[in-house]
Amino acid sequence: MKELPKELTAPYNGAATEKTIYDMWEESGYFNPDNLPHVTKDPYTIILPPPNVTGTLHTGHAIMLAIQDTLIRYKRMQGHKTLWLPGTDHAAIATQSVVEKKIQKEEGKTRHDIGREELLRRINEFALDSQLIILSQFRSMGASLDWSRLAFTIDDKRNLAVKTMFKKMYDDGLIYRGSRIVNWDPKGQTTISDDEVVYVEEKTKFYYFKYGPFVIGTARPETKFGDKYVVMHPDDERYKEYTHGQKLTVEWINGPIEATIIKDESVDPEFGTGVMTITPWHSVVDFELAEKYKLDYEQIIDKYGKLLPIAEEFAGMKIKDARDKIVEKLQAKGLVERIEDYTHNIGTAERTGGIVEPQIMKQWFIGVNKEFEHFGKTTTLKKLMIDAVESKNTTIIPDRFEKVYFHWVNNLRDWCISRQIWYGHRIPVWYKGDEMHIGMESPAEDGWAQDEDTLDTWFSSGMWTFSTLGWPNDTIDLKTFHPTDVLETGHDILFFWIARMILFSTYALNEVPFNVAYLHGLVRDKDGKKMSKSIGNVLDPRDLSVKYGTDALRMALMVGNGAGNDLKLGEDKVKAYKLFANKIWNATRFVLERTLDQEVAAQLNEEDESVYKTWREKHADISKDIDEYRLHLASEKLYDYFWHVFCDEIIETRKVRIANNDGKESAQQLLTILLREQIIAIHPFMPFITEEIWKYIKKDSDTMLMVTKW
RNA sequence: GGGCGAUUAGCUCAGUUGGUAGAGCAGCGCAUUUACACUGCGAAGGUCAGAGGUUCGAAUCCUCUAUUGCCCACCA
Repeated sequence: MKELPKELTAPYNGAATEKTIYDMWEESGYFNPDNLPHVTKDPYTIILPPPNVTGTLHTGHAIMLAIQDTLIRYKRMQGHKTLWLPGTDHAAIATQSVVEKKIQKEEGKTRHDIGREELLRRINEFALDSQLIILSQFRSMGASLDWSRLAFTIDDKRNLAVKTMFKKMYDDGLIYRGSRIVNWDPKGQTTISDDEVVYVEEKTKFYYFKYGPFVIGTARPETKFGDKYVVMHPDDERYKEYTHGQKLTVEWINGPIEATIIKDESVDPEFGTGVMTITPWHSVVDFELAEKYKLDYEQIIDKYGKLLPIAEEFAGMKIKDARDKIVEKLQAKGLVERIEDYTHNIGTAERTGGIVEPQIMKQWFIGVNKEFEHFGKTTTLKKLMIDAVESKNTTIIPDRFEKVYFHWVNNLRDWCISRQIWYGHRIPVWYKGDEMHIGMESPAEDGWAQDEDTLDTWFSSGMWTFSTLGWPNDTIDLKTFHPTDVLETGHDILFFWIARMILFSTYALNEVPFNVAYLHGLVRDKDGKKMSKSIGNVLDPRDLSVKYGTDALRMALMVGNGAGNDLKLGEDKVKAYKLFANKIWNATRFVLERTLDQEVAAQLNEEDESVYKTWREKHADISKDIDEYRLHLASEKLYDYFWHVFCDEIIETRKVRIANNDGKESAQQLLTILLREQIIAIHPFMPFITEEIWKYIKKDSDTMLMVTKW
């Protein structure tokens, strides 16, 4: 008679076994789809959303890894040629500012003191070191990523892809350089895209000034120096005596100016006095009006947020300081009608917190409404983005986000892609006098200078599904694994990233980047608050995983976490799944103990056969849940069946039969099969403990659990 | 201003196509030479936010209201 393995008599200790098991998986080579034994089904691909190199593992990453690893392990066990490709993101502005701050603190120098080349060298060094930390943390979550294909958004291969894309889009007339209004961040000294602007509420004053016969309202007196257009609604009865294009002289801040009347429907007669003056250089709405009527533009505020010479006595002053002084002057001239309290939203830069100042600047743009020839059809990038989702070639889960997506795409304006920071893919354009060269490298002759700017970080991340697979080269990986199956990420980057990936992939490859975009909810603390360092309610997944085991943490993140809904996570929940791990361990020991004398596989009797059938039905149900991305249900059902059906009912009743020798062989066989099949089924969710148990229950002919047939 | 969610037991949430309301945690009672006190069994706890409608039948579908959260736009 066999004996119970010694290891099983001790309680399960996750922290002690996880590292050994992960090493065993990694050494097996099975993370790489090219090494998988018994591939019987189609390729299955997930490209990991690349974390910022500067980051450390947080609960958001932990959720993403848990969900994706579960899907990947499930498909791998089913016999798919399964690829999960890892990488990291250079996160241009974020990374550069981390390193700049470090240099400032340690050496008291700015980026201009040490120069472009040296700064980039230091950032690279920092990025490579930092990347190792987060990657090792990803391993500790049990992530079965193919490390042999590791990519970085700014390595040489990705740089080739970026340059190739830029040139291709330029040649198609989709990328252009132009003077347009952009979001300028005076603090970060760079442009940012519309999506990087976050609005915060500000309490301020709203001023009513006399402007000739009119009273105009403004919250920004400091921009008003050059205002020579006064706009009102064409149907506004109060101003019917004035006609479009009429000119009149008005007394203004620095003396009289000639004002022109513009009648336009965009003016809301209900707001303020129904009359406004416009500043096209520093307002998006005003800029659009100026474009429409071909008006003059004049810059009032410089890159540093200071007033220009047009402000005369106020020139050189900062906006904040100038505002009150300007109002004083107007007051002295008797031009202030009244001042009210006012609450409105102001745009700030997501990364630096600087107050965004719209400016007209010469920048590079991607034209989303420009028609071009695309695989034999005339289309626009916007249409491609709509079609991909409308045709269901890409499905967004949960589907309510599809509406949000359409709304966003329909209102999309040209995307400003140039950034005035140093860390990033440098724009592949060279200038010599009036000549311009777009290509992979500088022309051979002397005198060509490359564009100083870099590309928006989302330009390179937008190409992530195929740049990681070797594009623009015609690689086997690209043919095999693209379009990818699932893109799994938080719903907070639907626009930033998902939309851009659809844009680039449909444009360059004429295929969607992924068949399914699965959006998980964001993690909140047990009271529903956002986790943040300043509130001090952050749960560190690394602590939880050491304390309760990675399997427990993964289950806690999975159960009850339906697509698109935020997940509240408290430590108790993780603890509950540690108990589950313990339950699995004990049940295994017990089943092994009671089946030590089992020689051969016995036939199940009628009663046991029907119990087994219920399990098979449950199993099919769970498979369907996973196939349809209801991982929160699948995980809960596995938990419930194992604990409350298998342990509480089946084991309890069969142990009596085994003791009494009443249908003993059938009972033993039932326990053996159910344990085995459940360990297999639970593996994608709790990979460590199941792989460990597998060592003691597997047959001699079995391979390791991660490649055992589901 | 526009859009999208959420509201179910004390707490956290499930509830896949409409068919007698579920779990975990907490609390209560009972059991114990026990695979597991990191256990088991049991009881208790809910007019499924409110009102109206569709239906043989509604937590589920429709309309309105309330509370709450998020996203988008941004108005000088």
